[in-house]
Amino acid sequence: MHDIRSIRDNPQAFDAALARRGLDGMSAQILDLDKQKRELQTEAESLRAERKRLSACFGQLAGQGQGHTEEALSFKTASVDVAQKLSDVESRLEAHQDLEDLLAAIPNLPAADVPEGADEHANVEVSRWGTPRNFDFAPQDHADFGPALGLDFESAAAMSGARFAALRGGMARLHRALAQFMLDTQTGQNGYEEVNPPLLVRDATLYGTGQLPKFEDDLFWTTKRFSKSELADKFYSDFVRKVGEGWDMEKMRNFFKDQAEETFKEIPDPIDRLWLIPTAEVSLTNLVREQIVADATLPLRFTALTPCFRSEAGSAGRDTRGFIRQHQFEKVELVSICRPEDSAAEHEHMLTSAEGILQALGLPYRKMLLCTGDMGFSAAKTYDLEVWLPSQNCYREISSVSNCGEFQARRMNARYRPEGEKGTRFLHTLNGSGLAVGRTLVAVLENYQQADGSVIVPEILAPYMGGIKQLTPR
RNA sequence: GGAGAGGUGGCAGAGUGGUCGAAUGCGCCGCACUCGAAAUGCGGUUUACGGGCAACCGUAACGUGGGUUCGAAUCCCACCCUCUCCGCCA
Repeated sequence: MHDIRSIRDNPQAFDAALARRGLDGMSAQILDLDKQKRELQTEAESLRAERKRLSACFGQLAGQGQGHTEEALSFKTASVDVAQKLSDVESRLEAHQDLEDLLAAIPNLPAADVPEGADEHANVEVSRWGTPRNFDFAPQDHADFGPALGLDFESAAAMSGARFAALRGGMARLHRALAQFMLDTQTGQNGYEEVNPPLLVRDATLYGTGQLPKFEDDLFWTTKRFSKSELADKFYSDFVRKVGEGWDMEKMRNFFKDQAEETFKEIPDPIDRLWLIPTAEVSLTNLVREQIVADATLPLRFTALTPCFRSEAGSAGRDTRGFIRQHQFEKVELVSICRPEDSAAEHEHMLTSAEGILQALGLPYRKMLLCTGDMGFSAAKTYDLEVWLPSQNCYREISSVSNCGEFQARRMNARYRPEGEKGTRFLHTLNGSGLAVGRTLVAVLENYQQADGSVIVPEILAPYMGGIKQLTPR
C-alpha cells in the first residue's frame, strides 16, 4: 500500500518509479480522486457537526420536558434536514472507495539500486559460488532416474492429477532430511525463531502480504463451513420470498438470472472462505499484523517449514515434467521484521542464511539481482539464488529473498514505537526462502547422481539419514 | 456440533438512549514534599483522518458490519472472537 501523502508531496517521483516497473503514471488520477474524496469528507464532517449541534439542542429541551414545544420541533426538523443532506454526501463518499482499491492494486516501488528491465533477461548476476561438476557420463534429468529411487509421479497423478508427486522410501527420507537440516541451521546458527503457523488464512491476511486482491488465480481456497443444503435452503426461501407461490414464468426467469449472480457473489464469501497459503511468508509476516511491536524486540526473525500450495494458473506448460513445479511443495521460509534503518542489513543476513544451506550441501549456485520487471508485487528489491541443474545445463531459481520496505506493513498496519519518539512508525518486512525443499531435492539428485542411476547423499545430511548413504534404484 | 456468559482506553473495571472519548483504580510521565527513597499530594497520559504557518479546530473510533432514532458504548439483526459446561475427534 502506498502512502497517499508521499504521492501528494511528489507525484513526479511516484510516476517515475512506476515507469521503471513498466507502468503508466497514475498520480494524476490518484490525486484527482484524493482531492474529490477530501472535499466530500470535509463536507460530511461539517454536516455531522451541524447535526450533532441541532440534536443536542433538541435533546436539552426534551430533557426538560419541552420536547413538544415549537422551538424543540424546529430543531428536530432542521436536524432531519441535515441528516438527509449528510446521507447524500455519504453515499457519494462511498463511491470513493475506488481510491483505496486503486492504491491496493499498485505494486511496490523499486529501490533506487534495482536495475531497470522488462523481464528476467535484464537481471544482473552478482556472484557465483562453486563449480559445476564434470560428469564422465551424460547427466540425467531427475524426472527420468528419480522414479526408480522412489519419486513416484504416477501414483500421485492417479489420485490428485498432474503436478503432484509421492515420495517413497529413501527419497522421502532424503526430502525430510533436507528440511530438518535447513530448519536446524536457520534456528541454531542464524537466529531465526521456529514457528509452526496456520496454513489456512483469511482474505485480510493475504491482502496484508500483497497476494490479494490481484493474484487470487494463483491460489487455492476452501470453505470453512458451506454446504449444498444450506445453499438449497437459501435458494428455496429466496424463491418463495421474491416470486411468491404463483408460476409467473417471466418472474421466475428473472429470479434465476438475478439469483445466479447473487449466489456466485456469495459463494466465495470472505467470511466463510479460507485460503491455502502459497508460502509461509504469508503466515510469518502476518504474525505482527495490527500490532505495535516493542522496539527492543526488533528485529524479529521467524522461520517455518510448511507446505505451500499454488495453483500456478498462469504457468500451464512450464516445467510440466519433474518435481520443479508442483501444486504442493515444502519450503523453509525466512521472515524478518525490523526497523527501517536495519532492513538493508537484514536483507544481507537473510541472503547469507539461504546461501549457507547451498554451500553446506555443496551445490553450485549464482546470485542474481532482479530487475524492475521481474520483481514480485510487494518487493522493493529482490535477489534470487539459482542452483545449478546439470540436466538442464543451467541455473534454476531455488530461493528468492526480498526486502518489501514498509509496503506490507502498511497493508497490515504493523508498527513499532521508536525508542524516545512519541509516535509510531511502520516496520519493514523481508522474506526469503531458506530454501525450497522440493527444488533442493531435485538439485541434490541431479548433482549427486552416479552413472548407475544411484545418488550419493551429501555428507552434511548424515545425522538425518539414519545410516543411508546412497539411494539405489530398486 | 449443543447450551450459556462475555468483548469498553496500556491493564483492571463502571457505564442500558442526550456535552460519555467515556467514572474509578492500577500503571506510566512531570512537579511538589524528602539528604535520598518509599508513602503522600497536584497535574498530565488513546488513535486515525481532515482543516490551519501555528496555537488550535473539526470528525470518527466502546469486537466488526448493518439497522432503528432528531440523537447509539447503551436498543435490534448478522458476523468475528474469547471463556465455561456437554458432545465429537487426531
